[in-house]
Amino acid sequence: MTTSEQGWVVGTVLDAWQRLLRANCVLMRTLDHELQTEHGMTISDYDVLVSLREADDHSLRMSDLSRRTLLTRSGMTRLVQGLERDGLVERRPCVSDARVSFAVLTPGGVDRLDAARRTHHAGIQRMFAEHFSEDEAATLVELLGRIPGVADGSETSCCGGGEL
Amino acid sequence: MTTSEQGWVVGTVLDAWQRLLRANCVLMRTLDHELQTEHGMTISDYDVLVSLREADDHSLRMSDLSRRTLLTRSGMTRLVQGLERDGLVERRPCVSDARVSFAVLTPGGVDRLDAARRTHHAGIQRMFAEHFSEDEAATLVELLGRIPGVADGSETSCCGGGEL
DNA sequence: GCACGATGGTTGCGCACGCACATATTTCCC
DNA sequence: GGGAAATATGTGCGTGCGCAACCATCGTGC
Repeated sequence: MTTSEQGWVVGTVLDAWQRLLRANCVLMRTLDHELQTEHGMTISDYDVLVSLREADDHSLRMSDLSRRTLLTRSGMTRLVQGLERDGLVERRPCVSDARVSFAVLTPGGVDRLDAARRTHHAGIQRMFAEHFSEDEAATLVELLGRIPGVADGSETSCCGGGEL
Repeated sequence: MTTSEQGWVVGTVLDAWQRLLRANCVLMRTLDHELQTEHGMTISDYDVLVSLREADDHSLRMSDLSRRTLLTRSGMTRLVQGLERDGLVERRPCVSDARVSFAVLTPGGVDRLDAARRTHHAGIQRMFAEHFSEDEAATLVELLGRIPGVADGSETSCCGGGEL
């Protein structure tokens, strides 16, 4: 029973929802703060750099970037402007489609990412990873994946997908 | 094995971390949007009103409010200013300690909360609750509770706790 | 070839909110 | 009792970011 007769979500499920919010809040705030003070970088910045690193040629279109991360297209425009100003990425036009614009990781960006990676992974380890076994992590992946728009990662689902 | 030899967090645990961020993002964005358009209220507003409703006399000190929710004290000041302007809460000084200030839910606030509750619980139901059994929700509660600062709810832990 | 919708990207605007600091009050301790 | 330290709250400031609107470009059907 996850809802009462009146249609309220009650009990354990509501607790789970609240813990999810709280977990995200404390994790984001802590890790973002670490990354900020030690590398002058936000989690969103980091996320974008990682996405680029994983991509072919360290290069992605703006839209694809926003789909892979938690930002809308407009947010991505401004975030990438910042990264470009700091020399971590470069912009490059697309030869086959004059609308699209690529963001591509610079060598300097790779270095900065590697440096940030150390502290950020230490943070994830301390705040998150070390509290779960492999099986428990798999359980989390499976359960969280049921939420609409979470598992169907790069598709038209949620955050960056449509600017709704 | 949750980390490689170099100390990177790898594999399933990293997936779990990313899904947690994504889940929170899509849930917050969707539900906040619903609450916003149908009741002109954000999730933070809602959260504060619920906290007050659960409290004795529908009344809490500002600090306690921020501890129970995901906001810092300064954020709470401004949020409550908004709720006061809309007539959902009243401010009341404390007779025994002139520093503290109570926020207390008005009858109108109760009504607005009840109305918002309907749509919000419908949203939680659709986006979250209906995808989990009672046991699965309990698993989520237990696992998420291991993250430092999540389970020790109202204590000096995370978000509202200290303004660090 | 051209109008029309779809798509990629950017910008104006506004808001929520954290941080650092300031202020008022209380508590503690000598 | 008086001054230091702790506590409760509020304020100035900056920033991140979503939304709506806009412009440029591409594809499609005629």
